[in-house]
Amino acid sequence: MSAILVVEDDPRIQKALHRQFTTEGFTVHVAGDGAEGLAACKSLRPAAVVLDLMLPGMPGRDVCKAIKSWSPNTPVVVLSAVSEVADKVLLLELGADDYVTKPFSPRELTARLQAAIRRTQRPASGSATAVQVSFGLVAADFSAMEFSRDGVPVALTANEIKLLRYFIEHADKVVTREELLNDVWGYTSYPTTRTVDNQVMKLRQKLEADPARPVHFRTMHGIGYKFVSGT
Amino acid sequence: MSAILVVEDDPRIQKALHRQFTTEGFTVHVAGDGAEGLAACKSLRPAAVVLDLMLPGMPGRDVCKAIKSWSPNTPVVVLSAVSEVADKVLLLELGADDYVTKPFSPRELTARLQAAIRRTQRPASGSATAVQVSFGLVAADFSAMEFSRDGVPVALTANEIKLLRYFIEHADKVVTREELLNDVWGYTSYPTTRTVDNQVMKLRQKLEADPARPVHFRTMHGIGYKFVSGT
DNA sequence: CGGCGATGTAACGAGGCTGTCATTTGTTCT
DNA sequence: AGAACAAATGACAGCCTCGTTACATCGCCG
Repeated sequence: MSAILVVEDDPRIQKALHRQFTTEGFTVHVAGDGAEGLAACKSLRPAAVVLDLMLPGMPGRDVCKAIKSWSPNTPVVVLSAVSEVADKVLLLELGADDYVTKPFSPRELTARLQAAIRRTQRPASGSATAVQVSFGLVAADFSAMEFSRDGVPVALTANEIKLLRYFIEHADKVVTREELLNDVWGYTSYPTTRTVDNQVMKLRQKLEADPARPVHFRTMHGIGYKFVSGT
Repeated sequence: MSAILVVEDDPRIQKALHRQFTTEGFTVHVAGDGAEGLAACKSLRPAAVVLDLMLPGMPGRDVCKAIKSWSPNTPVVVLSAVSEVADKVLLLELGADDYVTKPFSPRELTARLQAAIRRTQRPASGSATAVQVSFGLVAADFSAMEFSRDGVPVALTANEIKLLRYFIEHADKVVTREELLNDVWGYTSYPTTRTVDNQVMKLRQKLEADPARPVHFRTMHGIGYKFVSGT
């Protein structure tokens, strides 16, 4: 099972996180400060790192940079107080994969951690989303964020792109609206299932040859949706 | 159906949560204080607990700890005012699975609750059904929700799929109509046993080579049905 | 062999689910 | 601050599904 490295100085949080992740099935290692964390990261090769920004000695941001420079593929989730992340850009500069502000729910931290692990493990396991995909008359380039149907350029919004990517990553498998809400919309916003229908409709109208008779974005009545790339 | 225990002293919130969860299909029990909540938790064995941190008498945090020490697998979602969880440590020490700050949206609470239930129940109940199954001329793929008989694709409805899955999970064993109604249809709806006959007939017509002479979905006269995968 | 209960089958209607549009809300850019 | 776009919500119609009912058939038992 995956190993998690927790870099945190507060013993109470250490204990709490240890219990939390252990019950989730992870192997947990704890480091009390930045130097110890770096050493543990190099020796343990954890599947992910949970890093508190407030650490004695070395600043958490330097720890994060060091980890990322040494093994860029190890996902790092940062714990921080609200005031510390007034600027989200800072975190991106650090190279952190995600961050959670206090107070946070255990579920949210675990979810973001697992999402981060999933993201970084995907390219390794080979099921990586190709940068360029084509199905039917549609050509998609997730690098340039350019999409076209039958050669005609189509503009997609951010949500539509995320939804399309999720569909492509789960091609030929049925996904429920709840799964879409959790994985595409995220666990912090809770729209209605109607919203999902609307976004799917938008994708159909923009990408399907005949939006009224969808070929790629199929409805599974009473279950959810399924994306099929077709021939 | 799942039962939810609400530990909350404010009658207005009691009423609101009761209505909210009832419409979501849960059975709701309400406790007014911590002691009552603990007792109800032990006797009712709810699928999840919604716990207010501000309670008369016993502090909510102690109630949470008690619940978690008594049955660690019961998910607990904490309701709290913002100021009460200024320190993230408290929440983690409590062992709560998630938290929602007041004022909260009913949808968000429900979503987090269901997520918590799903997460704790998944490993327990075990998705023992293989993703792909074949028997006789039939091939079933429960991931893509695609089914075929003799190579010809067959469209199954949501209920038919659930029924088929239940049959496969209980292969070579006799199941009564009452068992099917309880496990496939659930405790919230009370159809006639003839409904079961109809759905079984649908499965036979769609999957059996000769629906009039069923091989896989056999009738056990006066008892129920039995699914045999055949050779 | 005949009666009776249980089961197979088909048709109908209510209810739920989904597609779609219109409106409101939120966000970003100027 | 205002405009423009995206996203979310609500409303409504159409369709599909499921549950019920009625009738035909089958199987058990005397």
